[in-house]
Amino acid sequence: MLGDVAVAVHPSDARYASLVGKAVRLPIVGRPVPIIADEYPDPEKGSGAVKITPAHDFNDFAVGKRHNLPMINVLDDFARINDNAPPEYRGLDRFAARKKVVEEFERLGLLRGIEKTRHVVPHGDRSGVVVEPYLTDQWYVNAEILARPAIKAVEEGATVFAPKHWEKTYFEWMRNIQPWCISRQLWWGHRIPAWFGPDGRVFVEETEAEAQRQAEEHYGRPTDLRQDEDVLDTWFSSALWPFSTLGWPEKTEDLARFYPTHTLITGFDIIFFWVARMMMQGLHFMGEVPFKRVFINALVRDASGAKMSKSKGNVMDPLELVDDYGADALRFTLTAMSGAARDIKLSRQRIEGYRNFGTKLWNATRFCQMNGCARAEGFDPSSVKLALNRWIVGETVRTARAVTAALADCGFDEAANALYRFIWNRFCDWYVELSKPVLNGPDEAARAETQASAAWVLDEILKLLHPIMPFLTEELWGQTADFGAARAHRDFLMTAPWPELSDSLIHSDADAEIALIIEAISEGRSVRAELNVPPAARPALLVLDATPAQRALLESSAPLIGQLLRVSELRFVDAAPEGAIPYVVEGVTLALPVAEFIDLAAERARLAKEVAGHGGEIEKLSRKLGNPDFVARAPEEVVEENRERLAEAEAAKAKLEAALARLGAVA
RNA sequence: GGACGCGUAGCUCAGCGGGAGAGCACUACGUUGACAUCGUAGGGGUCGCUGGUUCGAUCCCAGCCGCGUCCA
Repeated sequence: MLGDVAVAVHPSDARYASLVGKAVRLPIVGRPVPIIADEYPDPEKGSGAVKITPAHDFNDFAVGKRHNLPMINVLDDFARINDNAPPEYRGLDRFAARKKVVEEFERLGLLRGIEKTRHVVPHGDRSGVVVEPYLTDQWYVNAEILARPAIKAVEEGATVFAPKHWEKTYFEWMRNIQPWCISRQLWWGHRIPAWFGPDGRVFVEETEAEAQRQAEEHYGRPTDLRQDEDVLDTWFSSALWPFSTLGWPEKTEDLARFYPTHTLITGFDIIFFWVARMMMQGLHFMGEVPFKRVFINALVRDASGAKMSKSKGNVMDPLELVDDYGADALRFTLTAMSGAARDIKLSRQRIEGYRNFGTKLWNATRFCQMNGCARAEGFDPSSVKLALNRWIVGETVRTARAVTAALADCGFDEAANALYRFIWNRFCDWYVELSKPVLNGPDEAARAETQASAAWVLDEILKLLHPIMPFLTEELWGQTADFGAARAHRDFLMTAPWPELSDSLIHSDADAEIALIIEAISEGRSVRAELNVPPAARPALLVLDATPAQRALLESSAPLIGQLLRVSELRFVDAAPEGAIPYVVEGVTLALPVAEFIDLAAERARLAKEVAGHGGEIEKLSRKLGNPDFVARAPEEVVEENRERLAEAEAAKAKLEAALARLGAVA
């Protein structure tokens, strides 16, 4: 009320049209104020006429600007009424003043009534106190001009965001940028480099000496200047970070060498505050982007998805987690969960799982040590002969490539997952298991090759995993330092060269051979489990139908399959005896003669289920291949792949149906 | 109000045009001298809904519903 300067009505409001242009007298203050027409008032609300206080309301300020109204500030820095108000109000706190205004209205007979309404008022986020907008002089940066090159730099790829979709957030803000208020009334910070002369004239210079010089020139004599007491917005100062830390404004060697920097790692919540400002200032002061890539990492939340905060008490203290699970487990968890999604829901269960992963690798290393898997002098991974070793060397190469590519691309989660799968599901589950018969077997050359291969793979694993689990890998590197031939790199693993392995180490024939062995064992186990064949039973494994190459492979892998599938021997036969349970993998028909152990009904159910499974796939594939449009328009290799799958499914189904029929006959 | 993002197994998430995946949880069984912080096997999903594009959609497009975050 005390700072009002106009009454506004909507231009279309017929009730007041005749009053526009006239003036009313402001009660208490006595000031005549104009009645103006503006789009801002809502004719539906209240009387449809609204008083305008440009100095204390954002909307009213805009109205005031449009109509060139005076802006009367009636508050001081402590939200007390100042000297612009009538004397009896001066010095009163805002709340007391409001009460007094109401009382005065009542006394004057102007109060029509008091209504309770709900409205939104801003509160200080620390004090909780209602914030009163009021007019002050502040320093602004014309951010729009600074934003232009910063937008262009990202559009043209001089700086890229990872994940890329954050560029949208950046553009959204930069293209709608507002003038940036850079002055703050705080104690700490860079002081604004503006000096005032006795007549209020301002001198903005880089240094006080320069300001003095300019003032002397202006006034014609040395003059006392007063520096503005405000400091720069924290983010204004922070935006200088990429180059001020390198010695700017001096032209230092560091600055020349390290600017522009490579990758900035930060959180999405400060893309606006920090990243955008660094871009603007970097381009302005240095003429080049401050960094070539911005990696935005996810925000850690609690297991239920809430942002961790001390006041909510849902903070998981990293030091406590480290105590419980180890730093590597926590680090691996955060890495594995740092995908393109914007937050990480951290749970103890997850960390526990990756702690177990570390333990697994520890035990696998122990296994290697116990089985003489020492590094061999001059070992060459391209020279290995056993399919098992050729296969694991190839898998190591593939993993190294995947991890290297993922890291280069900030795909840290992909790198972690690739390592997890390789180390646990390939190396531990299969390589170590398949190597046991060789390591305990009579063939000395095969054993030596396998020992050397395992040692080589383990060293590569330690190098690849080191960035994500530095402590565990460094420890294992140290523990195996003297085991066998000396390493080319004898120092800390941390300083070891990153693996660079040739694709020529990948052998698809070895891959296919090991795939057959793995499938034969897995499927065989499945048969045993589903039919409740006792674990101690050691039937033979019958091979009914295989190419000569498959036959040779199975023959040479007999000890290995025997141990892992717990069969007594491999026997190549032309026809399965009655009651033998068949299964088909990679086109090979195998059978387990376990009639004495099994429940015929269970076996029939198992076979029927398998047959139905194949039947479903056959139907789907036939329908697809029966569609002339598919055959005509889909890429040749896709059509071919579908044909092969159909043929395989049909063959497998026929074999299993035959077995089912035989079983029916037995019963 | 504007912008961005997310809805896939009980839970947490990956996949993002041609065969629905992982970890945890769950069920059963544990025998093999690395590992019970483990092993083997298994159950569990009209990939939010409705349309469109396509020979083909969990994947691309539009709309809707639900949820989240940032900015006003």
